[in-house]
Amino acid sequence: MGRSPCCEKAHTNRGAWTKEEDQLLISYIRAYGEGCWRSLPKAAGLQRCGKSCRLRWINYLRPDLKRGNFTEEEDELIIKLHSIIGNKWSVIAGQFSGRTDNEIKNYWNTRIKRKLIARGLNPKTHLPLDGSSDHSALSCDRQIMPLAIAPQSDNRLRIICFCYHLGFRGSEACSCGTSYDQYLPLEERQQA
DNA sequence: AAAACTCACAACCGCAAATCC
DNA sequence: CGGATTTGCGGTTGTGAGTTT
Repeated sequence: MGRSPCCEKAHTNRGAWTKEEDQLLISYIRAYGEGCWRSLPKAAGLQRCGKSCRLRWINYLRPDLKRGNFTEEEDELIIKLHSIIGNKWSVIAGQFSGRTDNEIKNYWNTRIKRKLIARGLNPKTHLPLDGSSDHSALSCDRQIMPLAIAPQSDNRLRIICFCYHLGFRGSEACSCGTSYDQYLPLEERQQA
């Protein structure tokens, strides 16, 4: 039997979105919010599949998108996060306000990969291309790890070690020394 | 000037996880 | 509880714009 297709392809538009389609999608979501993507196209009067609408909204039409060039700091953070968690684009994107997973993935594939190669690093493993590897680099990087996740009601930031949180290292202890669910007063974090 | 090539990025596809019934 | 459906993710492709030859 198998899965049913996500939409009736014969009756849906494909390819680049028109301004009219964008406007229909924006108007609908402004009025009713992001609901069921499956039924949204019909309700909004769009000849698109729900998947396509979701992608268009999340990656292009959302009002909180930043767009524009990545800064050097953003570049370095992407590289560091990727070295720890790999191609988890949605997780990486979660650390940037106004950036999407698709945007970061594209940016990685078109720019950062080359940047790492130019530095003599393998973009997949982040190890030197010449084969010499520094195995002492197994700990997560204290400069960015632990990461602040959210301000707490008592004016503290909840911080975690990504290595533990994402199960990246399995049962192996990370040597960064950050215990899971560690808290730090906000003022102290800002000074750090 | 135009053909060939490269780059950037929007969009699609297939799959797996999550949710629903 | 299990199958069906929906959502979200990562890999990949298509294509227009810009650059080089």
